Amino acid sequence: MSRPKVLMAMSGGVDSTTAALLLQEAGYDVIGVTLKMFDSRDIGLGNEGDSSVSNVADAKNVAEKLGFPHYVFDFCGCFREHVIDHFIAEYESGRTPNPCVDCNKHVKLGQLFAKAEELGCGFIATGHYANVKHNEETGRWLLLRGEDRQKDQSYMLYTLTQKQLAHILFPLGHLHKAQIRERAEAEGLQNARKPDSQDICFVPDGDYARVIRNITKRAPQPGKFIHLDGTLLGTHKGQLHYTIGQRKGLGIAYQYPLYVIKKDVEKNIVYLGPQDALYFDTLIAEHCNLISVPELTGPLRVTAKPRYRAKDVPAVIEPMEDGSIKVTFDEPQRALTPGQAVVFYQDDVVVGGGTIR
RNA sequence: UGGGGUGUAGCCAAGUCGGUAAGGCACAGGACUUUGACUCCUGUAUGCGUAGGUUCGAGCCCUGCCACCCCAG
Repeated sequence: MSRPKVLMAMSGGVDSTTAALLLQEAGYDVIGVTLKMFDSRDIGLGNEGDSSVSNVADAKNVAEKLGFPHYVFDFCGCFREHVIDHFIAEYESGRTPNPCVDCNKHVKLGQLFAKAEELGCGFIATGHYANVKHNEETGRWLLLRGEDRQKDQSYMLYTLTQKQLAHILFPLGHLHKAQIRERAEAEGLQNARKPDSQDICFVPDGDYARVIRNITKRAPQPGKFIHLDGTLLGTHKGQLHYTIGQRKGLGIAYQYPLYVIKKDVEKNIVYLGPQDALYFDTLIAEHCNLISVPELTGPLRVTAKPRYRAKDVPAVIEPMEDGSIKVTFDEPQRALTPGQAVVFYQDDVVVGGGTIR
């Protein structure tokens, strides 16, 4: 009987590298693949922040050392369309996108599954901290939180479908970050101490507004900062520079800290106010995907996570006529932001999720 | 040129019976982080409108001047 073939997404980082090692130990026939998402020059960054070359080299070296094939797939077109262009459109319409969710859905997972099929691989695998389980009773595949709660990335994966879950592996799901580094170290992997990735991959210095400007060639239009009480406070640099709940970088000195409460894109006004004004107890989630249940037929008690790095909190979700989901939190939540993902859980199981309207 | 008031870091603002410059905002750096944010830590006035005086010692007391605000004209 031949060993199962798996297409392992390798970023060149310590996580995916170690994951590949673990798969091989578990008896899989591993094919490593590094995805090329963008070319720095195409998004106006010149050569700065272009770490893709060294990342590919790192991945290739590991593959060679462990003795399995490694390929590079060019997904630039797909990434540009589904991640970067969407990212820009969202910001320009006053929302705050989460590009990592989109990337996972359309590129890392979507495109990779297609490639796996072409190459005759029964599975794909990634270095995400999450787990997959099959529920024999309901017959449904479940997505669960990663064992390492500090690194759990199930939030980023709520778009996974039943079909995809049946064919995806997360070798790191039951491990902790520290164990992975130890293992990589013991194995003599060259990237054992490579720092964790952070920030948006195509925005190396965190200045996303600059990247948007470079790509669109459009200069942000300054507008007014207005206090909720109507007071004119100053001038902003363009609404896309701000997100709901933001405090830093406003440049306005006031008696107390000011936060971005809401934005009016039409009038190009950014409204500021006190922290208290940021709390609301309901939201509407659109473009939803359900995982643990086939559909939502009535109110369901869950815990909901309205933001990455936020703790999921008690809430009730219920279906709306247009297919979206209404989320009502037991306690008001801070800065519920349109464009961000909200993910529902029951214990460690991901019920589903959507985008905050 | 009558009366009253104010003048402390970029902004707001504490400074008691004189004893050796709180705090908040903003900003900078760092931590955290596969999104944007939030949060946390650290830093930022040899000087208190200005010139003198009294004191061992003055932002706080005294005098002159300057600036701004209000009321009355």
